[in-house]
Amino acid sequence: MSVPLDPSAVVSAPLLLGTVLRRGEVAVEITEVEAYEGMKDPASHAFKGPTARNAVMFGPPGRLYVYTMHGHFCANIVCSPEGDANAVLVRAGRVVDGLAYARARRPGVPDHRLARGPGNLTRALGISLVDGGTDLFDTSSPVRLWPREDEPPGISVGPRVGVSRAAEVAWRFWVSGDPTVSAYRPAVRRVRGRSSSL
DNA sequence: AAGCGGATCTACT
DNA sequence: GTAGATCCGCTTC
Repeated sequence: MSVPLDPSAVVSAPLLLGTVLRRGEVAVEITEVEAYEGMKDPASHAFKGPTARNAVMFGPPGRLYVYTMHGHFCANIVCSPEGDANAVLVRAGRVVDGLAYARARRPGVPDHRLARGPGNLTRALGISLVDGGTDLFDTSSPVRLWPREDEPPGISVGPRVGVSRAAEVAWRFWVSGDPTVSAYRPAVRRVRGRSSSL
């Protein structure tokens, strides 16, 4: 069974929940993701077309797009064919191997928070800019993606975190009730009255 | 050459 | 729940 990647990030995102991202000794089972739909998505880095930074997203699928933000690294899995730029942001995961290494990289942090949040996840895995462009399905790559072994998890859906544009679309997916999922925003936007603009 | 805003995180009230 | 630290890419002067 291989890892499913659809050209559409919105389709790929929920399929990636439960798959395992490994770099070296540390492996993380993905529990939270967000979809970014390339040039047609105002919240995507690719919205304004190719640049030096987002070049990997316009390349072939199955590669890792890494960028820096506020002094942290964020990891994305490119899912669209060359020329398009759909990608899935890996927001959180549960450490399933190399626990001692992950703990050493995040001193004093409880296990369920080791890879909670995109910046924390890359830190636990040791992913940085040099891993950008890595082919996740090449057997010789330092960073790899492995298929899910368990049954498909229960999935919840909600708005993306931290985006100011296209904030209305529910393109964030996470494993229902999982404690490793980031909690910076309420899971579901509660709408009381209709005039509570963003 | 400089300013702005962002796919964040931690600590503190 | 809120504020502030912190850094880089992109736009503009």
